[in-house]
Amino acid sequence: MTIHQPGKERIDAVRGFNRFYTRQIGLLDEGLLKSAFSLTEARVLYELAHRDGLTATDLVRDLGLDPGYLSRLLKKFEERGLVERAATEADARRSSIALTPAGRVAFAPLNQGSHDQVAALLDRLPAPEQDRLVKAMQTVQSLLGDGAEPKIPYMLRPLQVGDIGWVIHRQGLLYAQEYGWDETYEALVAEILGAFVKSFDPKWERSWFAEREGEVVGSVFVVRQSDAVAKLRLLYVEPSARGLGIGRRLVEECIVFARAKGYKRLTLWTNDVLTSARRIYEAAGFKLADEERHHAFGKDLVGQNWNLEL
Amino acid sequence: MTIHQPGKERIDAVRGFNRFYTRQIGLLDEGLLKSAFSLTEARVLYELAHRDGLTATDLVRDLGLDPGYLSRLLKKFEERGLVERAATEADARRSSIALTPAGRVAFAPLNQGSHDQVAALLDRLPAPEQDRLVKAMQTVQSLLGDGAEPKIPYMLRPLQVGDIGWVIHRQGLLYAQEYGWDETYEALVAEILGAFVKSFDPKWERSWFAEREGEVVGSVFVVRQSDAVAKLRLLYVEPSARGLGIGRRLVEECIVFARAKGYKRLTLWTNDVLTSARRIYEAAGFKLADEERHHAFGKDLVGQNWNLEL
DNA sequence: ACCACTTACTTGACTTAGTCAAGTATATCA
DNA sequence: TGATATACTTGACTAAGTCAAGTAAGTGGT
Repeated sequence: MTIHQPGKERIDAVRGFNRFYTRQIGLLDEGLLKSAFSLTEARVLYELAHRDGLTATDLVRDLGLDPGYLSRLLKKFEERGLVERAATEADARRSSIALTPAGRVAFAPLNQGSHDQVAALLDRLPAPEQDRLVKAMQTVQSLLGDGAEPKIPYMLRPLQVGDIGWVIHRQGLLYAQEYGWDETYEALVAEILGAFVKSFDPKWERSWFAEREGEVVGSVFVVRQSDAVAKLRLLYVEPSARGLGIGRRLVEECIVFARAKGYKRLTLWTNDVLTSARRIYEAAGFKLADEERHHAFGKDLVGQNWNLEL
Repeated sequence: MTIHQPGKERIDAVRGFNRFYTRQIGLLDEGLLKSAFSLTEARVLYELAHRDGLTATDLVRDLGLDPGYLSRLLKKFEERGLVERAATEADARRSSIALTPAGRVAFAPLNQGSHDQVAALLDRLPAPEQDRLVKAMQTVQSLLGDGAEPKIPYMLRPLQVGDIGWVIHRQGLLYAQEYGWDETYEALVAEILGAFVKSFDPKWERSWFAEREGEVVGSVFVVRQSDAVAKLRLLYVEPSARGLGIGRRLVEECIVFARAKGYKRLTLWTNDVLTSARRIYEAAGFKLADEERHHAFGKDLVGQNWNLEL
């Protein structure tokens, strides 16, 4: 009995999905039945066709096969002239396995069949649903895949259509969940961002969006308050993307931008409950100017103004 | 060669996921190796434990098994006293299969093992990621599952935190994709909705959100323009949820609400390119009052005012 | 009421796919 | 240099699944 038990509904949902996908894979594999290869053989051929310098051990590990079984399977392939084994220089026990031209020829229809089958599956769905499917699959894969960190942990990019709605949505939900704020906070964010875009002055203002694996995971805005003063607004980082330094990086960008534009001061307003944001501001050199109690978003809060002289 | 070819990247992504999940299921099944049952036996037991009045044919269909294989498998179970078969009254060829108490006892550790395994898998992820995983799996399942329509096609509910951001996000993206509108439309929606919530008067104003399988797929707002005139704003329905009558239903609710509150007229502003919305308004009895060319959202448009005398 | 056809299994005869244990050659580490 | 680990290989199995043919019971049309 662990202390932190994942909810039963979640477990049941995952088990249900496993049953469902077991069947799904079974259906797809029926297409292989007529071919000369078993599912496992096809998986091996696929790996060989797509990766170079594989050894038997690699295949055993990546496909979860029995070494003895694989050994025989490869021997059969070799006898049929589908694969070749070349001794590796470094280690005489291993040999690197590769498809021969004949092997590629044998694999081609298999590959095509699988491709067509999936194409037919997708074809039943309209394009936006296809995208949803692919996206959901990638989510599952990246969550269950053993933490293969993406090459680029995140990237910053300018505003695109859909971004501000997303930021409003996520901030609204997040602060409701974490601090119990009501929907008036979300409305405030909507007003601020609506006005930001409407009166946007690219010479004096800017926004940054942190994207990770195609999803927005953080953002920040700089707006002009006067000739001398710029205001940093709505810094936010997704809980799932915290710890990557995204928040600090976003604030950093704002400071660099404000300096470059010749502002004398960067100011911001926040609430004392947002402690992790506060730490970022302090680390960046902001000083607390003043604070005052106020009632907003359904809570009693302490609002704070922070300034950074540039 | 079909005319509508799903993109190659999508196909490859799905195939990649299939390979990934084949392995994933393989890993989970290793847990069964020590038990007295094979994967297929476990699947059969699971179905028997969770559904009543199953026949052999049901199992063959739902699990994709060979009838001969299943027949023998059930015979073995029966000999071991794990299942019982009862002749069905209607059809003497079939018999309905059920686990005996002994069968339940035999299934319990199997079930527990699978449960624990999944729990361990989930335990590695923080709770919000678990939710993302489950949600993504449900998306995959509902998209690939053969269109088992949800019991309730959709339901209407009032505004919740996160809704307005979501509507802004989706409308911004949608009209950008479909009509090429730029981000100023999204900003306009944000301003409208920010102001709506801020100055919300529950006595005179209301909003409705259509939810389908836990996702917002449509919305509409009624705001007070004067004592006598209410304005319908921002009607929208997700492309994936069109054809269910959600748009018509939302407009209907607005009309009923406006009448009940004693407004004399319901008015709305739209653009002529939004043809499906227009059809809904016409069907509901709205009359085109006037229209005028204007330039907005990066396009030349024809704005229209529609009225419904209540 | 009857015949052709379908459905719901069952049985027999197989193959294949996969497992397990033991063995050999090479590499690594102390 | 010897003990241990790794990268296969081989032998000996068995479980798992397939395919075809058969039987009994239902269905549909005339």
